[in-house]
Amino acid sequence: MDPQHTPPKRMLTLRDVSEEAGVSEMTVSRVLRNRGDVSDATRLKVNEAAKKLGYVPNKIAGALASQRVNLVAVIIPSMSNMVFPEVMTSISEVLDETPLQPVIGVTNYQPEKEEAVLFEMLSWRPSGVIIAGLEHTEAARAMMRNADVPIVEIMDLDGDPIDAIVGVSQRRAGREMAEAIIAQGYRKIGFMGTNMPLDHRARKRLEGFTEALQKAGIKIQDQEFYSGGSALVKGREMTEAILKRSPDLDFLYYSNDMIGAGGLLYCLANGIDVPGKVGLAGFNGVELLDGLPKQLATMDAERHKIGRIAAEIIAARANGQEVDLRVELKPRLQFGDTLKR
Amino acid sequence: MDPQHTPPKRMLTLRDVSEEAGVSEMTVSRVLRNRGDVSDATRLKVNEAAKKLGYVPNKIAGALASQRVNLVAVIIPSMSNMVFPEVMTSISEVLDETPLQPVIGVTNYQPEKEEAVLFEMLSWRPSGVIIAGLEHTEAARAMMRNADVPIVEIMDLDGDPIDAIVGVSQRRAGREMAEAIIAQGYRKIGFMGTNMPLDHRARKRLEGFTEALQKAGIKIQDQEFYSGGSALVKGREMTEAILKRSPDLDFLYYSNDMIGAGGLLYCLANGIDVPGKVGLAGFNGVELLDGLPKQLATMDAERHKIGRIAAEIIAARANGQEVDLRVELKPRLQFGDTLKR
DNA sequence: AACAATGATGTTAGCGGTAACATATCCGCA
DNA sequence: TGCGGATATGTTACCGCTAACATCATTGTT
Repeated sequence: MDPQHTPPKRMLTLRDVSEEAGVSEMTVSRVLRNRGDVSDATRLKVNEAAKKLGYVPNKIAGALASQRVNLVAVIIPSMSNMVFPEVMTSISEVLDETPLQPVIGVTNYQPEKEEAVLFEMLSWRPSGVIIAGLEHTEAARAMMRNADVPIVEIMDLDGDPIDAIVGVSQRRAGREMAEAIIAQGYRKIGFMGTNMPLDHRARKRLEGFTEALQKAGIKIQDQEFYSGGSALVKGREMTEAILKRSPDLDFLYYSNDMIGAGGLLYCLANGIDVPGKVGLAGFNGVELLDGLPKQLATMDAERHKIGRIAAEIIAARANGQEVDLRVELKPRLQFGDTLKR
Repeated sequence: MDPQHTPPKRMLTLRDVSEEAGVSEMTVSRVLRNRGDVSDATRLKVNEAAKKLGYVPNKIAGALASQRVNLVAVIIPSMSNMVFPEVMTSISEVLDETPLQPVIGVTNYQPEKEEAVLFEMLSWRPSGVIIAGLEHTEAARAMMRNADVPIVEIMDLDGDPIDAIVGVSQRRAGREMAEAIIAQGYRKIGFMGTNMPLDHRARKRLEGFTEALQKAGIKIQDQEFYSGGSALVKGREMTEAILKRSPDLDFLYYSNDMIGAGGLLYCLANGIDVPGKVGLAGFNGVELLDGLPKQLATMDAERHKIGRIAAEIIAARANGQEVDLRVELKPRLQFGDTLKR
């Protein structure tokens, strides 16, 4: 019997179970959801019947009737950047303790894709939305405002939230890094990052960074941008290129830890004194870094806390509780071994 | 106006749009789904009305009425191991070209959790299921058999599939690695891996590996297991431990590339000649490796191909097309710089 | 001019559950 | 013995949409 040809067997319904158990559909529904009073005897009968038939409830019908959906839409730009799977992991951990369930949508950093994904998700009437960033199309913002469910914008903090917001001020992160670098006496600073204009968080970090340098009368001396490919390799290559071109640089700021790690490996392999000759710093606190020969200076993006708190906000609101609508996390600079102090 | 107190405004329905546009609900439904004949004039009217009101269709009701759901359940053990986000990325890429949408569930390698997640997902009546591995609880297998939707089990190939299967024979991967190692003259072999008994793929690789060694009359001389923590760090630590304990080892086989990379970094930092004194090999082909000073010998897990093909199978079947129910991918050993040849 | 074929729209009856209300059934206690 | 109040179960009316069929113009054909 070829499974590809199996005639579409009718799915089991409450009615099937109710007939098998000899009770009404409503009673079956009650048993299966643990709602209302049902005698132990019928409960048992029903559970047996359901198991025997292999009944799987139809949440679609249930959701339509009850006007309740236990899904939480989580919208992230990418799965390739470990930051987002890590946020997801924390969200899952929290929601696992509740009846809620995350549903992930990926936007590839494209606003139109984000709008489409959001529309798709909202059309399933989720109990909440967790979405990365504060920059959305006007239509997307309108949808979220009208959706009448809790919305939590995460990661970033610089901008106007629609509803709740949990994150790190990216500008501030950039600024603090710049201040620390200046304080340690570095003056000839190079920057490396992606050339993704739509990665607003990276952009804001750079803005904060530049701004703080400016206040000290310093400006970035040289920079390199990349797109695609292995970040570690790119970091290595860009570092080589920038140091060849501007050998007098005494500090390299990377927009993320992965390219920073590549740069670090390059320096180590080429006997460049870090942090004596050049200092290095990245952003994120990826777990990977712990395994490197030297600890890269970085600043945690707090993604686990962010995921956890965002999920808690949704869960609390789903229970009608009130919560803080703005949670600012303030990661501390970790000097590691690549930034003098 | 506190958004937490907004009275639950009634959601817009087709009826609202139909009244706004002055046509029947059915016509609105037709326009919004691009089905059936509708005159350009009404089409325009309806679209304008929908946009003006900010109407978001209710897929729950739609799905219930049409008995069609454009969701594909994807069930993976973890988001922390980059392998799975990468598979997800490929799946998304393929499904983006179709009306289908992936929905992710995470099991944390726990069979009971997998069963629960599967139940939850099937209760939304998805158009297909993509699930990692071949080992499931009996109840989970029964659910999938009864679900009457295409099921694709991915990653692994050693076992009985429920329906379709796409993957790499993990036993064979382990065996081929062992054969290559033996062929290059290595004899005193150490192994490092997780002690997760439920990571069946790692287990099978080790089985294949051991078996091939046995055929050559060799057995693993020493081994180390870890759990939790940064894989890179663990790889470093385990390598140090195993080499101190068994200094005569001439080859180290790691159950994944991340710990392998840690081991490689340890060897490099300690001036251990690789692959002269000891050879190293891992498994997976994580992108990260490209950035290391030396290329670790490895074998690609083909996760991008796997994701792509699995998604294509679901998409094809959703269109009633028939497809291969068994796709075996045969990754080739990449010698890199850590395995003599 | 009569009529089939076609195109454009409307009407009706569910899809499979659940909320809300109605109806037994049983018990203790005055 | 009868009655109020739990406790246990059933009945009814939707939830918001779409399949299937019905209706009504419009057009070309002979």
